[in-house]
Amino acid sequence: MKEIPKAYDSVLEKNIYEKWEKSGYFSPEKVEEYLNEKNFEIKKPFVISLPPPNANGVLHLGNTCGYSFHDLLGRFYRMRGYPTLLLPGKDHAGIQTETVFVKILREKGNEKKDLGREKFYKQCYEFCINAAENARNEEKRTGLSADWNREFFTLDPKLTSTVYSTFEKMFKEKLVYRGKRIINFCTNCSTALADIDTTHEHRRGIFAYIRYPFVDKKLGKGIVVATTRPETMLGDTAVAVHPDDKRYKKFVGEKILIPIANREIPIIADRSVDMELGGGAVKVTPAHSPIDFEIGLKHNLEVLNVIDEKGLMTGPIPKKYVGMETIACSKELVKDLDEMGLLEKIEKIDHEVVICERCDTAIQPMVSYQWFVDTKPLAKKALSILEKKETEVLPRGQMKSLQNFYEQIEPWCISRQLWWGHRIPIWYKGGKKKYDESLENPEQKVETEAIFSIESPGEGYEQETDVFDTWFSSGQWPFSTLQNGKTGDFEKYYPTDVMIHGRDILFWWSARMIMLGLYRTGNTPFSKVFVTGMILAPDGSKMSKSRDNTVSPQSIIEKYGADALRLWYYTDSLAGANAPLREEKIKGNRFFVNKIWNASRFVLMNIDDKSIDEVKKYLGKNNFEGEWVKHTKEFEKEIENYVLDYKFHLAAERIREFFWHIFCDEWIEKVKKDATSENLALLVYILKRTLKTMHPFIPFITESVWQELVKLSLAEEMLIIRQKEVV
RNA sequence: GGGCGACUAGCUCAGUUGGAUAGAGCAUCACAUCGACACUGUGAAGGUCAUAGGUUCGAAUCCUAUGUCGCCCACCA
Repeated sequence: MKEIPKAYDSVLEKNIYEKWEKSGYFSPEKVEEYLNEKNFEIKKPFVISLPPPNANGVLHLGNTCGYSFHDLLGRFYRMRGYPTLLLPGKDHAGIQTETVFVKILREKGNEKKDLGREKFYKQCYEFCINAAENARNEEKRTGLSADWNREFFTLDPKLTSTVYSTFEKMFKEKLVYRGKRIINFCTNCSTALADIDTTHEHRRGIFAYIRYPFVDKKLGKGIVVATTRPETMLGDTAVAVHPDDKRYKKFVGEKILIPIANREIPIIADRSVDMELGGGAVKVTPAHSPIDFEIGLKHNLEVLNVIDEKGLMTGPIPKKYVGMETIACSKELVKDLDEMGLLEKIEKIDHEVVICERCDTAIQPMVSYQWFVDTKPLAKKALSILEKKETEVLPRGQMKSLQNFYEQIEPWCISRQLWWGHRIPIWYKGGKKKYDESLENPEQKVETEAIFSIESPGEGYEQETDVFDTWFSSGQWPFSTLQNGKTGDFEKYYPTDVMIHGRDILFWWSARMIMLGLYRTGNTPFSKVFVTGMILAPDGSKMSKSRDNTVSPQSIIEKYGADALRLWYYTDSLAGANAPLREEKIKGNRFFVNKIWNASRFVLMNIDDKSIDEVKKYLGKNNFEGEWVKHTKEFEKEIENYVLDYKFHLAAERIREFFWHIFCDEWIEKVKKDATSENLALLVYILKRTLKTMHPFIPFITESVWQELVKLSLAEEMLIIRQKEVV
């Protein structure tokens, strides 16, 4: 057996993967066929919809972390007689991909708008399909035993038809509507964003105290309002004070003048005003502040848009300021006010700013017409599913977070002003503008309507230009893929068993999948959500391109092998805890993988040409017993229970302990002193059982060793399909 | 402001329903030196389980406060 190399080389992993792929066992039908042939019981299918990574680039450590768990479960069930389907895909990732692709175009000297919508879409589609190839290879490199014949791209026309029919149903049932609300607008990405697509950040800012004079000079010098965004004063339509505020009570109902803009606005009373803050009076700009928008609704205030979608000043304001950027305008106003003696003071403050999730640009709150999903009734049903435990979230703390999210859910803005995505299938009679105007003035009878249609409904209709929020389509992933795949897939494989992803997308994704899954199929899309921890940079900070601290899964796999990386995930990536990358640990895991290789090598090297027949004879009898066998079977049971309990970290720890410190350090050492054919056969027997137990966790090394056994006719088939019942 | 979670060895974390001397990996130290594996073996050191109370025969584990640190949600002008 001298030809067995001394160290396990993880480069071999590629060959092993090819072997699996060729076998066809990634397909549940093929597994069924096998079970049939061998007369094994065929259990109910085990199914996971794999989270589709962005098609536009490379995988990150978070993607491969999830796959390690998906694949572990998939292999575990496949080896136990469950036809197993891990359904892969790629996500079009709306804003992100559009941004990436626009940049690529620009590098080639092309502009998005010059290409035009259709060409842009087509080229971006091609770009994604090509990039997906890359991502797919990386997925394979982690050992993911997915059924590649069923892979879907989220913009595949088949999936689009499902997304459209969901929208149609919602449209008919009035669960989606076109509404005028204050939304988050990212001036850099040029699109509206849902609340959840934004994040908060501490930034330095100013707090300016500005005096608004009374219209009736007899009342006094006026009221001082404080603001972090002076430029919005041009869009003020009221000044609000607290109704119990003794200082201002008497002015409620009076008129006040916005300086510079020279507009008269009312003084109103509202309980939401904080008497302590900034002098107790607040300027109200319904068009550009969410809280002011609410106040505006309550008091029936006018909404005056003074900032446009590029972040420039606009509207009925003094000409001087039109077209200025907001910050420049703010500075100019402050200067002008100071000259007029109306600027009381400016404080420098540190405050929370809402920024775009994707590009960190400060969000411009804006009032505009968008498409919204009325999420409340959907969330209510989702909540009851959680209460009935039809879907369980692990760990429990995440379950509470999800409940909390559903309880406080707000309407979901699903329209995005992009080209890359599913174009919203709505046509406006007489044009979009006319339709929105009709919403503005419902009392006026105007000949217009918005109708659902995929194709043009005829003359005089204008097509909606917006696309859906990416999550509106990925929220339908578990059923859209199964409804549009092979005939019968949906009936056979839906609902799926478990959803596994990182903590960061629980609300974006699982929350939406549960709501939309229930809405379209009546069933929760999965009975369990397993939330993994977040992979962080070694120093505990987030990995991000801007910080230049990203580590690619590929670089880790090249260095240590996929098995070593997987083992690390099982122990360190537990939800609740973050997982700063620890290369030393992954390295330690590689040592373990090598240990398995060498232990096996030792056993095989001791079986020479003379003894091999005897060993086979003992194996054939298959009547091993004693302490070691008993212990091995207990170990198998333990691992099985840990997996069923989702205690992967305990399983991984136990595997190492058993194989290294019991099998190697004790048992092999003993056999060394008494290497009879019978004892060697016993070791082979235990090794085979143990390889099977370990396979779902570390598929490559275990299959590699198994194939060495096959070469000597000490084992058969492939470990990937080898059933639990047979050794 | 609301929610969730964490605090255990130098570091990253385990520790199931409360039960004997609190564990692992990595790092450290000593010894062994190529005989499956130096990607090794044997052994050692290392902890008032954040703090203070309480429940209990018994608490890292349950309860109550306190502190520190994360994360998420939220309209503080």
